[in-house]
Amino acid sequence: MSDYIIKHTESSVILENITEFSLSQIFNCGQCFRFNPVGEHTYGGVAFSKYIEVSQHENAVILNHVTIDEFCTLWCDYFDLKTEYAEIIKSFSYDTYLTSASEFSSGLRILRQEPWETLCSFIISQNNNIPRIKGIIETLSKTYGEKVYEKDGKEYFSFPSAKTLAGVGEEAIFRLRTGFRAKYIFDAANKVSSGEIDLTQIFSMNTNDAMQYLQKICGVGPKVASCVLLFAYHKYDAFPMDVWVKKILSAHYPKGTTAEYFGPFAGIAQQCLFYYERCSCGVFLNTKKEVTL
DNA sequence: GGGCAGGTCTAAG
DNA sequence: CTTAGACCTGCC
Repeated sequence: MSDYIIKHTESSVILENITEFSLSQIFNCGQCFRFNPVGEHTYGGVAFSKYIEVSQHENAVILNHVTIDEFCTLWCDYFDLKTEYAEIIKSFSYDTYLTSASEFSSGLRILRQEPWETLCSFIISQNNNIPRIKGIIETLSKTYGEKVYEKDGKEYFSFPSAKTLAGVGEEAIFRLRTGFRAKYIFDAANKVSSGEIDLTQIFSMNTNDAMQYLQKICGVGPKVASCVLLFAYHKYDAFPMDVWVKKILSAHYPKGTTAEYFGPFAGIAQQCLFYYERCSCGVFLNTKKEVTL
């Protein structure tokens, strides 16, 4: 992995000989709600207020609308390209079920997403389904974000800042069909924009302290907090305990198995187990798009 | 049409 | 400390 080849033009970066990288796994494992298929083997979306398109053909990945400088300072980390996933997967060999899951999910990478957007997204995710989660995030961005790109009449928007959402008020957030989550989003926006919660500080906190800290926000419990820590801060030991993982644990592991059992990369193990389980249930095969692939 | 969705809050024991 | 219910909404 470390010896992939980087080439570039003025506005695109090409990565050759890349391994442990699958766009469909990365964007369909449920960590990210902002990228959608825009063509054959291509996903487009907005992150860090920039629109990019990413295509993959076997071991070659092309990032469009990306300069080599932006790749080095942002997208390389966004796609977690400095981490040796092959080594991590190898470290799971003590567990046969996890080995199967991680080999099946070997193209999965934990994206390094924006803390504020990730926090909001997973507040929205509670007691909700993926199509609606995506819809709400899209509406929030369209209504209160800024237009960052336009193509074929389709407009793309950044995710609104905490300050913006605090400013528009709970009622306005509720009107976007966010339901009972409106007051949670508003509380998060207030605490973050006022500095009561400093999202930057979390980078230097340990996972336990960060879990407690994030849960000061109304509507943030252990599941949402651990998703934020894993998907925005790369705290790989954060272990989101959702209904699927509970199901997996009760079906394949002894009673009382905890996150600690999975070690320092428990979060990555969780994603592999989650993806493996959901694929075997056919959850990701339900859309017409996926069936044709 | 009713149940359900990648949780969390609140009110009770 | 643990455990039910309720919760907005939209899509299967």
